[in-house]
Amino acid sequence: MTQTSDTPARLIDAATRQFAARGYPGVSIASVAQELGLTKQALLHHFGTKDRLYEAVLDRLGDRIMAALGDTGDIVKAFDHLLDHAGANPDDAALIARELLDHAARAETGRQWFLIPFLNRLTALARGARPDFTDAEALAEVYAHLGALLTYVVSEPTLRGIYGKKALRELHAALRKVLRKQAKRRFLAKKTARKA
Amino acid sequence: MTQTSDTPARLIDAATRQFAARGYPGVSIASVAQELGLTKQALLHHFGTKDRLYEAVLDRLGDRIMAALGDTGDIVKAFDHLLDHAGANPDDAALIARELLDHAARAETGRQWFLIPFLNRLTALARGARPDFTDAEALAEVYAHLGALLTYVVSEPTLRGIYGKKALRELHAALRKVLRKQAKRRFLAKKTARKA
DNA sequence: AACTTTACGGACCGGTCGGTAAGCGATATG
DNA sequence: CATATCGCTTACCGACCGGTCCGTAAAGTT
Repeated sequence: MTQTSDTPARLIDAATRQFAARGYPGVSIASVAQELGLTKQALLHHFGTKDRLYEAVLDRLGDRIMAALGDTGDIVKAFDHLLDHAGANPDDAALIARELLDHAARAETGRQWFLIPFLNRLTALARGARPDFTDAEALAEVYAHLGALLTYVVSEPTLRGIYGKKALRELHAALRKVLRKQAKRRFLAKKTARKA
Repeated sequence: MTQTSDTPARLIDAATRQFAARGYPGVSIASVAQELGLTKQALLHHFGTKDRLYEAVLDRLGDRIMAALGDTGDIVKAFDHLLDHAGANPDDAALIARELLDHAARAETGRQWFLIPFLNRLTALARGARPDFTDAEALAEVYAHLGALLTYVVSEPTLRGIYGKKALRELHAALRKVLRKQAKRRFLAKKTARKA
């Protein structure tokens, strides 16, 4: 019995960090296993292949970001939660950004992409708040907002290296304000009550 | 003499495509050389190391995106040009997105990062259009807009795979409209003349 | 004609990649 | 007490990685 130590879950945690930091080709299964003091064969014992390890990482990521949206019907609040989550879990943001870059090139596994329910949920919320939107318009607004949020969170380490810690704090505060203001302007319907 | 065929430039072109598609660790110098029917030794003859090949790719990328901004003083036009450039050169957008993800982790080479002049130019344009902005506010607005633009262009292939060609055309049109409207709202000063 | 330089290709290096095979100690079960 | 399963290790494997060494054909230089 493994008792308390849940090796697979800990391997997924380590893999999440490393895939987020260096991308799929930049990570070796040996380096993931080494983070727990194991050999790569121990990892292969649990996941079979590197691909299946990556799938497990994305599965858990999908659960986390759906949970991060919360069960609110308010898209502005949902984006608020998402920004908090991304700030607290920059690895999740990086993994999503890498998936947007790489997913199209990866082979078809037959399974549904983990971001689809996430995007569907957001566009549904957007259409709920703004019934005047077409599907394409709702997705466009969602995507523009998501892109701004994602890109910023993802490049924070890079920007910190360039502008320094103090300037980054100011930028961080300014960006948060921009995103909140923008979310309200985007999704709070003009023709419907603003207090809803 | 090599006469007309400029092998180094053609290698940089091939490397640009491959690095954009698969990232630095996902590309082998052999596969880049093979695209021109050469061996990796030919590539190493011209660039010495894989790192220096990548630097050459970023150098040319930096030149292209600065040129894409044009010499206009109008930031809305500059972003317009940028969107056109990114649409026509999706590899450039992908490389920038990958750099935002990976640059912080790469070793310090002592040289200035290729995106710094680009960001400085945009923030200067933003402050020119909106003197009421602080530096941090200008950079935040620039970054939010750039992030939305970049993320969309980068994920177009992925989204096409998900939503299909027809829905993507609608999304593309809607996104363009969103970005243009947003650029005007962001950067056209309220207190200054709107016709400028 | 002698020499140098440029632009490659072939062979090879040590190291790392993902993955397989076999075995070992601890625990659980019959 | 025999045996099976779990979690893991050591020992490998072939393929590929970036990079070096060396040769060589062609062009330019003197």
